[in-house]
Amino acid sequence: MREETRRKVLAAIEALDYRPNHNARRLSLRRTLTIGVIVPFITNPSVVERLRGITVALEGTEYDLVIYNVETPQGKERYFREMPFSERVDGLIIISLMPADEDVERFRRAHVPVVLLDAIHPDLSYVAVNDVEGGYMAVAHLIDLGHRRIAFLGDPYPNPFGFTASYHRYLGYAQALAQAGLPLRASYVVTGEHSRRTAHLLAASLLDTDPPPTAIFAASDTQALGVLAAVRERGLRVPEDISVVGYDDLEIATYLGLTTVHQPLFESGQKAAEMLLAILGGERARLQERLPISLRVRESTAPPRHG
Amino acid sequence: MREETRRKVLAAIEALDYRPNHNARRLSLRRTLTIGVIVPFITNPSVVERLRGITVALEGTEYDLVIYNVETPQGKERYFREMPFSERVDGLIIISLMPADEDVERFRRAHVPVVLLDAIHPDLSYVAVNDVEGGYMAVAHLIDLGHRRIAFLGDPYPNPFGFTASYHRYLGYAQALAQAGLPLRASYVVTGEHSRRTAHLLAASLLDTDPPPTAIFAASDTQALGVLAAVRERGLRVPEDISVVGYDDLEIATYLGLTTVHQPLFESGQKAAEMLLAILGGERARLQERLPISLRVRESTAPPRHG
DNA sequence: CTGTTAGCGCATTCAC
DNA sequence: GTGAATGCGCTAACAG
Repeated sequence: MREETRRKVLAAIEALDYRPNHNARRLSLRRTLTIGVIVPFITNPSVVERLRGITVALEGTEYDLVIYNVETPQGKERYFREMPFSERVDGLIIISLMPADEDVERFRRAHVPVVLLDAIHPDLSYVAVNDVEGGYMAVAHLIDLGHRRIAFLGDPYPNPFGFTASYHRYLGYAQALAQAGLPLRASYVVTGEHSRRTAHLLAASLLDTDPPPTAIFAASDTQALGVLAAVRERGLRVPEDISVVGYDDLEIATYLGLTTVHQPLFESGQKAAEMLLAILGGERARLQERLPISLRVRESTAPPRHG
Repeated sequence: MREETRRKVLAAIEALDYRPNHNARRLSLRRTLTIGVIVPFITNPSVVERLRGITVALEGTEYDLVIYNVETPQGKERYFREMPFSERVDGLIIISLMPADEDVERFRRAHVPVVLLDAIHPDLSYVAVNDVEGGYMAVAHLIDLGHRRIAFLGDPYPNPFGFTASYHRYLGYAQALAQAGLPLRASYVVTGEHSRRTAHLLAASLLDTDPPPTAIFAASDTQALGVLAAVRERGLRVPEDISVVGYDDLEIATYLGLTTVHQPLFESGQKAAEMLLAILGGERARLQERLPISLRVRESTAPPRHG
């Protein structure tokens, strides 16, 4: 092309406000230039923080991010079944939901790269933390303070969504108790659907046990909020009457002075997106990464009243 | 096609696990089958609730939802400029961000239907509430309780994002004061970047004024949280020493017993998505709707001490 | 009603 | 190096 022609074309592009057609480009490239993210309960603050990490990592790339919000087990099933074959995404990030082996097999057959975020599967790439360790840290902290009657409040397991984090945190709880030679009492372990309201109810029942626990480890900050509400409702004080530990370190945890296990939510989203980009860029290996966690001691934990 | 042929084809579809290629379909249809949503600060809980409404309304339709997270004025500019012409979306939902007239003109030229959510422009379709009325309701409630020194805490206006809600709520505040014959004191009006932390600082400065306000109307629940923290920090009590009113009625507001102006966040998202679907389905009219708001009186407001 | 064909607008291959 | 032809896999218009 001559220089003059080139200039004319450029001028025409400008004049006609020409933009390449994305659809044609995608068809020709045999790619969708789109990444899908399957998100359970998008209103959950920890999930949103992860989502934000993903959007930031994808900014400036050629990929768009489409979200699939899951609020029922059926929704999860449907997306797990259809999405890989729908030719709608080049890759998939799945937050907190654990695919069954048959799902993993389906992903493989569909040749759609998948990165798990906040879940672990040996055959898939993932970004996660060690939740057993996190649970252990939280409870070891309480034991160090002198607590001996420590309760656990979390999600049911197994559950239809395949959430595993809460269960792993429970394992860490059990491990810490065992190591300290403390009994694992069934009455101190309560689970229910993940919400502040349910946690409130469950915490109330914990406070009714005899003897009541001197500390409660909630498997998430959201649930810890419910615990705090139940404690307040009884006219009890935190940490004087009872210590509370959460998990996630949401923004609200700082606000409330909640001792909690910090995990890098935003960074986890970023990392997962970067992984997927690497895979879409040709990376063949399974990428599996554990991000570090740490205990944030604030004002909701103290030694138990009677030693 | 003969019945037998039909059956064979169906069998082949099944056997080969055939799925229509989305990209080819889109190119042929000259549609992207995608709706874009421009979201400011996706971690903002009120925004997420709206987003959830959108995802629910889009579920079961042929449209995917792609999100563009905006966290800087430049990001907003870029999306406003590029998105309509990028041939990446069939329609656009814009949350809380106010487009300039030139942006509106560009949307028109690009023939990309736009629905504003939580913003109002005469030339565009929108779903919003009457924030002036909302601000008025909040402050009238305080005046009814006997308050005469009422402060306002909100976002700066104008601001580079084009957020208008806070300003409209301020207008309602001013209107309620005027109607009650109360003075509008400049020292009782403070604004700053929308965050709990900043609101905390601003509230502290309000508490330092002489005489201090007996009530604070925060333009959002997020900011009200900052106010509550500042009050608590001073060793003051809500509502005995000072009343606090928020806006949005986030889930946390119930938890904290915060009196606030309820607006239907989830429904607004649903409605906006339905509007856009209607427009994409051929609706020619500009769709403009105001959703109802209401005051939720809880425990953070009471008559002033010396009132 | 059934079966065939052109065309969507790019990227890529191929001849030049 | 430049420029024309082919194909991506559908939909819709068309002819039979």
